[in-house]
Amino acid sequence: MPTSIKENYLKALHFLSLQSGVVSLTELGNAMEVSKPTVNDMVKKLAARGWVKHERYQPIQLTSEGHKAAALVIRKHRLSELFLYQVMGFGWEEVHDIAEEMEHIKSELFFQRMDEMLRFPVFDPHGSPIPDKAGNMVTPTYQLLSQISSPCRVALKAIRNSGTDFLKYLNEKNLQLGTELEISSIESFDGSISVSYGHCEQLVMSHSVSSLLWVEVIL
Amino acid sequence: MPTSIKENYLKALHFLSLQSGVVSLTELGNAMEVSKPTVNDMVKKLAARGWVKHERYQPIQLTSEGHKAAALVIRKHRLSELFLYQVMGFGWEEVHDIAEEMEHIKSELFFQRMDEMLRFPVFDPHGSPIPDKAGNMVTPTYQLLSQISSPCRVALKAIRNSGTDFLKYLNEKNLQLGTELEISSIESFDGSISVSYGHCEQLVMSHSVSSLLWVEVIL
DNA sequence: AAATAAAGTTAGATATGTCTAACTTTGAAG
DNA sequence: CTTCAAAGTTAGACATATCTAACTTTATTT
Ligand SMILES: [Mn+2]
Ligand SMILES: [Mn+2]
Ligand SMILES: [Mn+2]
Ligand SMILES: [Mn+2]
Repeated sequence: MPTSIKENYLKALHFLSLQSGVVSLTELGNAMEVSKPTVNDMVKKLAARGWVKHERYQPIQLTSEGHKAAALVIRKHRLSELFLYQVMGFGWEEVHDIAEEMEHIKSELFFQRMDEMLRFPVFDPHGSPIPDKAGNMVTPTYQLLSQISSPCRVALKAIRNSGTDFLKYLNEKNLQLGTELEISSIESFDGSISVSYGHCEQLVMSHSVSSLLWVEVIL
Repeated sequence: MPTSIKENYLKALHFLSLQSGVVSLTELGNAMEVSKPTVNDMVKKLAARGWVKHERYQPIQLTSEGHKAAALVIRKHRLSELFLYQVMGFGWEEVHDIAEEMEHIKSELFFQRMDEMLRFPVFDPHGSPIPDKAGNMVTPTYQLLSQISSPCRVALKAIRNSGTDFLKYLNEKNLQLGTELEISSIESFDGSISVSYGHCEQLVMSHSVSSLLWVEVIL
């Protein structure tokens, strides 16, 4: 039985693993906002439960069991987000914080029923994939808007950061999942991008914004 | 900030207070299934936070702050039960255990929205009153079926025990809130009661069943 | 290769929630 | 009014999750 704190460590490990597959104690400590001894202790406990592999002074790695355990927590989180959005009528900018609590509910029945009501959904309100009951999730091959190098047409597919402030900014700008953007120019100096879409003639996005948007190029 | 364990102590104190207004350490320990030193320690902490009044060797009493705090947890529990029942389609026998987890979610927004969706309900699926945001709840004047002394007609208004097994028993017998029962005879020897209702010609209820059913006499 | 910074570990402490064993107070019976 | 069981308390322990300060190992830089 993962306690909710351990579940949070597992989630952090999952996301930090996405780059290189391994995670340093320091990285994990920063992500969890705890000291190095704390994370060191916790890693020993996670290793004892078979969720991570760890040899002294070496970087940490999630085991396949650990990956599955993490995916099942992420599943609960994202199902909750979609439920809050679709069934309860919350805005996409409100759901993350509530889901952060709901994801620790143990009742399998609860999430089972949510899954049914939502017709076994595959994406959450921010466009992130929802793992299935086995912990498997699709891995869409989107590009970051900031990585597009020449003018073209793209569709907004997912948001990398589901913090309230950023999503409120997108609301103001009328940017939603599915919105099609015409990229008119890319400023190589600071990486800012000029786009037009819907009723918006021109919006200049800084690199820090465009690097949080996953898009798909439209042929 | 009550931790979820303290919230459970508050709830237990609330229910144990209903009889005499005061609670012994031993009673509270039995209800929470913890040892006397554990409950003794906890009571000191609850007293330090102003939720209970306690002098050495004396029985415990919830303060008005404690009563309110308890009522707000009960509010979350009962709102959750009704939400699970009404919106998510769970049976009344399934909702208690899930609500036991949901009641500890901190997000006010979540329960706010639930309250709105349910149109500010006053009773949960077991007929228990839902406290309002101030912690006030109606106190219906029902009688226990076991307290009825002579044959008459009553309506089932609330269930005293929301455990799965008892509610499944009621499901089997087709007994629901609102069901009208004709009491045909009362056996003074063992307190068993003969009732008829709907398509059921005769059901003999033991005292242990009839003492879990709140009813209202129909003129 | 030596010096040094970064990363990781150990030691010792604190807070919360729990336990058992032993002791004290209270109150009910005799 | 003594006796004694029940109720309550204290002492000392353990598990979990956290901290700071100090130490060790690894890796990078000169
Ligand atoms: Mn989220
Ligand atoms: Mn999301
Ligand atoms: Mn309940
Ligand atoms: Mn109920």
